[in-house]
Amino acid sequence: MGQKMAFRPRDPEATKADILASARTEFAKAGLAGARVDKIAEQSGANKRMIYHYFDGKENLFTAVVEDAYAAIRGREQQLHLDELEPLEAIERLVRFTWDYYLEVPEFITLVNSENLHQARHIVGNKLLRKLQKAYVDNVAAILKRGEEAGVFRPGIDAAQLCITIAAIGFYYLNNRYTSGALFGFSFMTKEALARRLEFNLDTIRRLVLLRPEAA
Amino acid sequence: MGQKMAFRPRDPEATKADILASARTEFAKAGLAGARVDKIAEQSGANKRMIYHYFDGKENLFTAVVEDAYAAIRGREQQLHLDELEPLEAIERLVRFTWDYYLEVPEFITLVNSENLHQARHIVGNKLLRKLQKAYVDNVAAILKRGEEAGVFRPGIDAAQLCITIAAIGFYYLNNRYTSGALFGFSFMTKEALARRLEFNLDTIRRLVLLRPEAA
Amino acid sequence: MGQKMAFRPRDPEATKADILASARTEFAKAGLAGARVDKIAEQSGANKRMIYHYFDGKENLFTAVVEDAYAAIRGREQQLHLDELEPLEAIERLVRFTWDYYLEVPEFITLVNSENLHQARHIVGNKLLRKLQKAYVDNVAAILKRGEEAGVFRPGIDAAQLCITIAAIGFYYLNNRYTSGALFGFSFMTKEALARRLEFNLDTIRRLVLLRPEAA
Amino acid sequence: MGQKMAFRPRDPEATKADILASARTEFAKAGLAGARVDKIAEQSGANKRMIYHYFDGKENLFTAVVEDAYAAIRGREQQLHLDELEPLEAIERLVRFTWDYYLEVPEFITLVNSENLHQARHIVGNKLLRKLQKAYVDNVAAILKRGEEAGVFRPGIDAAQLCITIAAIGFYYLNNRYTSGALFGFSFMTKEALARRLEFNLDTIRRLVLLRPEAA
DNA sequence: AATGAATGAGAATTCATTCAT
DNA sequence: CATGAATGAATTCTCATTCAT
Repeated sequence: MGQKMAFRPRDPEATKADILASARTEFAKAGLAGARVDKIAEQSGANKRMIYHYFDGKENLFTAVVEDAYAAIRGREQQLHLDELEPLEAIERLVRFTWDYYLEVPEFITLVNSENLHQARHIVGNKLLRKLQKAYVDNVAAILKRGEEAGVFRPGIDAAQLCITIAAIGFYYLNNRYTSGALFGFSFMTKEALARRLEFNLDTIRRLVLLRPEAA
Repeated sequence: MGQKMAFRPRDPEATKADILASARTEFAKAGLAGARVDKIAEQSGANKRMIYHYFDGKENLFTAVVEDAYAAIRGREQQLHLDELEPLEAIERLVRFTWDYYLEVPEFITLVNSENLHQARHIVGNKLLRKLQKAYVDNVAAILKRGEEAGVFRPGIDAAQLCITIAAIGFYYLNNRYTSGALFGFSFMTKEALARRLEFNLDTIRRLVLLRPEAA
Repeated sequence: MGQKMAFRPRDPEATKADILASARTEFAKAGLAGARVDKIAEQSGANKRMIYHYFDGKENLFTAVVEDAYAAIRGREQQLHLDELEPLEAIERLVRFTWDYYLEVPEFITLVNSENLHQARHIVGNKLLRKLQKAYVDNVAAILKRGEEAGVFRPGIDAAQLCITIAAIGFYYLNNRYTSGALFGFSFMTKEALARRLEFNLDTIRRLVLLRPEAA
Repeated sequence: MGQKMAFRPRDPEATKADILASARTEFAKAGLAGARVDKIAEQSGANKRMIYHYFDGKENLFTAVVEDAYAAIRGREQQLHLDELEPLEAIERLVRFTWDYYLEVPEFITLVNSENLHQARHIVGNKLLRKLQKAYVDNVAAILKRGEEAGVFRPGIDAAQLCITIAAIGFYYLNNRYTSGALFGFSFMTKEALARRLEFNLDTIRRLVLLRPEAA
């Protein structure tokens, strides 16, 4: 006893998952170029060699991280059961979820930025992500249709554009919280500031979709 | 005699400007960590030593680039003379300008992202940028006030939040054009797609500010 | 039950032989430093651990391969029954055999080169190989003696030098077929080129040993 | 004074040459895979970074070394002025030169082996080497022609094959001196052994080319 | 002021070998 | 006997920065 734990458990899946989690954190913090393989290895509890064994290099590991990040958020969205809610409630729930998810998984935002810096080359042609995305947009389209048929939503709203806007108004605020904080001169991350922004965003989206926003 | 022309006798200001321009391109393309001092030097027409002479290293050069990028957009906004336009026209003009600027100077978006990845440490405490930003928000606040007093805008709209949203809906679309293109399955950058998005954004902002959007 | 078939229950000798064969190929292709233990394991059908079990590491495995390679060619030479042939026929047969063996077992040449790069440290002091070599040279010496006594060979030919020359004129041509091909500008390995070289070599050796070559 | 010399002289050509010389030694000693960039750098007096600056990596450095090695021997051969000698003298001189060169520049042999291990991929298509080689073979062909016309050489000797054989009988002996030493049981590198081999080789070539060897 | 050769620290990647099952 | 996950020590390569001219 007291002997140092020389090898980690021979559990490949756990090792892979640990590396992936550690990589997500590091890539989110530093970007693809700034991330250090050494750090990822160290913080994963595994060692550098395992990264090459399981992921075959930094670049591929980044691909796995980005893929995983997108799959995760799309998976969570599917669990919202938006189709069981009234149209307006469904849209509001989506706005709240999106906002909460960005707050809960802040890595997502910087990973998306990194991938865009690299012109999405790590996910271009990814069939799974394409499919998940389609399911998501179709969900929103269905809500819009229900709302329109119920006479509460404006007709002809483009589901894709709405999805983008819902993401945009949360994403931008949180992504740019550091520079905006410095420029605007107030903290973007206090409880009050966050609550104010969420309300503003809900309002923005309500006015965008409702036929008669003032009645709301 | 017969000696090769070793120096370029251009004026210091031009050399500095060339380096800055080259650095903007490179930092925008690759981020702070991914950018290469060698490349910046090469493409600036100057040489590496000059970067150290004028900017004292990569990190400081990045600071100069980011500072310059923010000053530039704020400067351009000031030239819009929004105070001379009707409130709704002024807001629409701002939405269009913001969109056009992102398209015209695409480096701006990735530079902002990079600076946020680094938690704005290069511009924190920058008085000039703070001042320029304040002038900008004050401008928008003045428009809102005029609109409210004219009975066309809703009362109580938060100018800062509006500024953020105007930026957000353009910024997000263009920033994420690569990943979104891959996920949604259509090109975000065709003339038509860009026009559609701008219209959607104008609509979003109009509905957000107008007291009676349906009348518009 | 339902347990996956994990082991291969083959006999130890077969496993050893498989590893040795795989190692011969890999060492011949890449040299000692360039060879990869992983590749040897993979292509042997066994696994890396077995290499350490049976051969105790890469270096020792190389030793086994080289030893085996020399033993193999010397063994084949013994089967030629040169003593049953007329002197000139015997020598010609040896020239042909040497040439054919290099063609049939091309690994032999690069293994010999590798071992020489390492200054023969894997076979220095090897009694078996020394003994086999002696038997070989003695065979040639006996042929020379018979030829001399029969009045067809020149007297005083050094058997060791002759052995070396017989090997040299085939070995060099085949060993350097790539560089020579590039430099001379013709392919060394076409059927015609090979036949031409063999004839030239036979001629060379005949002229070297015969008392009256022009009579041949 | 007494200050340590921090930087080497700013003489690019000297630096390049030093690296090349150091690389030649290391590649000759260990092959491409076994050679260590660190060692090359250290022994060159330059540093690792310079290798990448001037040669752009290990593989390219190897290419430069091999190219240089071939160019050097062909260059030396041109200086023999074989056309000014009697045919037999010319051929003998070439045999001696080849032998002496292998002894004087032992790196040549192992470099050639290494390049052949890699299937000549570093020199394939090299026009300069092809040209130098052609000049060399043409020289030998001219000697053969002169000898034939003078009635001292056999007619119809293939110049390329002769070149190969002249190289082979020296190359093989010296290349395999370690393994052959171990197998034959005598040292290949004593003064006497070397002299004996050279005589044997001269004899071999004389008998190969002369119309009436016994008269010689 | 301008140049570009030179450098050391560090980063990604590879590899033979050992350990737990 | 057999397996393949795990490891640490090298090894190749990169990069911002400094120095001599």
